[in-house]
Amino acid sequence: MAAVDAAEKRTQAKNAYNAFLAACPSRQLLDRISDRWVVLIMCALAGDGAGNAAGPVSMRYSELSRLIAGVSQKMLTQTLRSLERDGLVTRTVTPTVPVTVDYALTDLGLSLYRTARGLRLWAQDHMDDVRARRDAYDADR
Amino acid sequence: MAAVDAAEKRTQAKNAYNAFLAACPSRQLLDRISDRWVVLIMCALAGDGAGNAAGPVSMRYSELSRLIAGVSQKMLTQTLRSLERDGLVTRTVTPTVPVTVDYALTDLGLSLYRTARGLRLWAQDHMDDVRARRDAYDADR
DNA sequence: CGGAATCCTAACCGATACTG
DNA sequence: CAGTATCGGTTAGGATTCCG
Repeated sequence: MAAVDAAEKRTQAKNAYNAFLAACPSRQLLDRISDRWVVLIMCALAGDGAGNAAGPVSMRYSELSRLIAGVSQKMLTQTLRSLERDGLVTRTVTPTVPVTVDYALTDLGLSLYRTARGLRLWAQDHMDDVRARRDAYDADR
Repeated sequence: MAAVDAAEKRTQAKNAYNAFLAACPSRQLLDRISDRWVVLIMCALAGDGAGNAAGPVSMRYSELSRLIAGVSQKMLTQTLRSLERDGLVTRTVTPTVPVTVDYALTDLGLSLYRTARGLRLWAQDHMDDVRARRDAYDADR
C-alpha cells in the first residue's frame, strides 16, 4: 500500500502539467496560446501597437481589426471569444447606438503578454538572421 | 526632396519588421515559431525534457519522437527540416549502421528557446487559473 | 458597429506503406 | 534508424450575407 502510494506520488509530481505529454491539459493550452493571432492580440491590447503608449490599453473591435492587418473578422471574433473564455481578456459592451465593444487584458492576460511579446520581438529582431540562414540553406540544393 | 526623404525615413523606421503588418516577413516568421511543435522541440533540445540536465543537449530523432508525445513522424521531420533551414537547429548524420542522426540547438535556436520556454512554462503554471476562468465562463450559458 | 451564420476550399496533419 | 511518399479526413480559415 505504502509502496503504491509513494509510486503514485512520484508519478504525479513528475507528470503534473508536463506539456511534453500529449494528454496533459497544459498541452492543449499551449496549442491555444502558440497561435499567431493570440500573440498579436495580446501585443495589441498591451499597447505595443500604439506609438509607444507604454501600457495596456482598451481597444474596440474595429481598432483591433485595423491594427492586426490580415486577420479575418471570423478569426478575430473567434480568437477573442476563446481568450475571453480563458480569462485573458475582458469584453465590455456599451449600449450606445450603434453598440460599442471594448477589449482589454486581464491580469492573467497581462502575464501571458509578458512572454508572448518576446515571441513577436524575437521574430522582428532575428528576421535578418533567419533570412541569411535560409538563403544559405537553399543555396546548396 | 528633403521632405520626401524625411517622410520615407519615418515610414521605414516605423514599419521595419512590424509583425502587425500582414505583408511583413516577420509575420511569417511569427507564424512559424508560434507552433506547438516548434516550442516543444526547442524545449526538448534545450534540455527541459531531461530530469534537469540544465543545458542544451543533442538528441537523436527517436529520442525526440519519444519525448514529445503525440507528434507524428511526419510533423517531427517537417518541423525539424524547417528549423534546420532557418538556422535554429543543426542536423548531424553519423554514418553508422544503421545511420545515426543528431539534432542540437544553434545559438540562434537557443535565443528563441529563451522565449519559447516561457510559453511552455506559462501554460503549465497557469493551467489551473485558466481552467477556473473557463468553468466560470461556461457556467452562465 | 460588432458581430452571427452559412458555405466552401486549401492546408494541415495523421495513418500507412515503403526505402537506404 | 531515420526517414520519404502517398492518401485521405479534419479543420482552419476566407468570403459572403444578414442581423440587432
